[in-house]
Amino acid sequence: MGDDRRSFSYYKAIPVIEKLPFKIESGDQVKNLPAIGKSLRDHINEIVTTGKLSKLEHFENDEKVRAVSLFGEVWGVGPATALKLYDKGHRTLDDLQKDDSLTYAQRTGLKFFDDIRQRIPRHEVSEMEKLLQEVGKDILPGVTIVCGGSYRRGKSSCGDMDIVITHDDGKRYTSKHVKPGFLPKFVQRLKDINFLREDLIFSINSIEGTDSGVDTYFGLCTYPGRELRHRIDLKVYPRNRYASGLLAWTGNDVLNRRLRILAESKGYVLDDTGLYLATQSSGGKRAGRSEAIVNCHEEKDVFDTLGFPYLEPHERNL
DNA sequence: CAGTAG
DNA sequence: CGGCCTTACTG
DNA sequence: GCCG
Repeated sequence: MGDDRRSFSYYKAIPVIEKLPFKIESGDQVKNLPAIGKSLRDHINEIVTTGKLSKLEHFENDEKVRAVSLFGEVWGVGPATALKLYDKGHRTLDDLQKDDSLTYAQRTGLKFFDDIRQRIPRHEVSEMEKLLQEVGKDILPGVTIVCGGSYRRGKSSCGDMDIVITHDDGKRYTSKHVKPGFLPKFVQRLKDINFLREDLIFSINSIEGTDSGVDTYFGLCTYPGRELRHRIDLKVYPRNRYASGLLAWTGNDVLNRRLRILAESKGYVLDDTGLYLATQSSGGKRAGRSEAIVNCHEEKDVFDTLGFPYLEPHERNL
């Protein structure tokens, strides 16, 4: 437990196995597959021959594993905190509610645990996106508001909403050059109409900020007329960083990682704030980034610069 | 600083 | 053996 | 955990 590197290896092996056109009858059949090494092959062999995995038996019946993984599903609670809560003697979500060591965000995540876990039908996301666009353009005409994430990738239901925002007038709506900033107004307006309900994280870098370029809001919202809470993220990018922001928040994770690794191999650094030319950092292991970001106005520019065939959003479900 | 999230 | 997306906030 |  608590070894996410290792669990990630299992995670990577899953789609590899799922995509096999045949049923595995022997460990030899997975011998040369990527992401599957000796250890996983041994496990597969055991499952094939005995029908089960002895190692797993303990896990499923282990109260600790069950409690800690449950706690870890609460927003804001990671492996370390989950383990601490268990060691305090907590076993159920009800136990956690009595614990006063939880942060406000964690308490909120706990309070709406069942709500947040509900998936949102695509057409409802679509309506909420429209609502956000209406409210947004009322504050700032010409603002661009797009719902990314699995919604943009065409999924029929979404776990949350990733809203990516920019404005195309040459100014930098997330930098110190803007007095009040768009996001605080937007959030306030959305609270006024009872769309945004609880805050999780609200970070404004814009006032005198580090000019990191991105204002972010994480919180809970409701579909108009309902009380069911959904997770929503709002991110505001300057126009020159919008393409990389939209790309990153559309995902999926596998594509993001693939693009970032590709970027590095070609002498770039890619993240949600832009595509940069890597600099030769003298001391550090990792390549630094140049100030100059490669000019990517649209997502396609990022793909093109990296020499990666362009994928439409619905093709990014890797 | 560790922990957590995206 | 060491790397395995990076960056920024909360407490 | 897998990979080089």
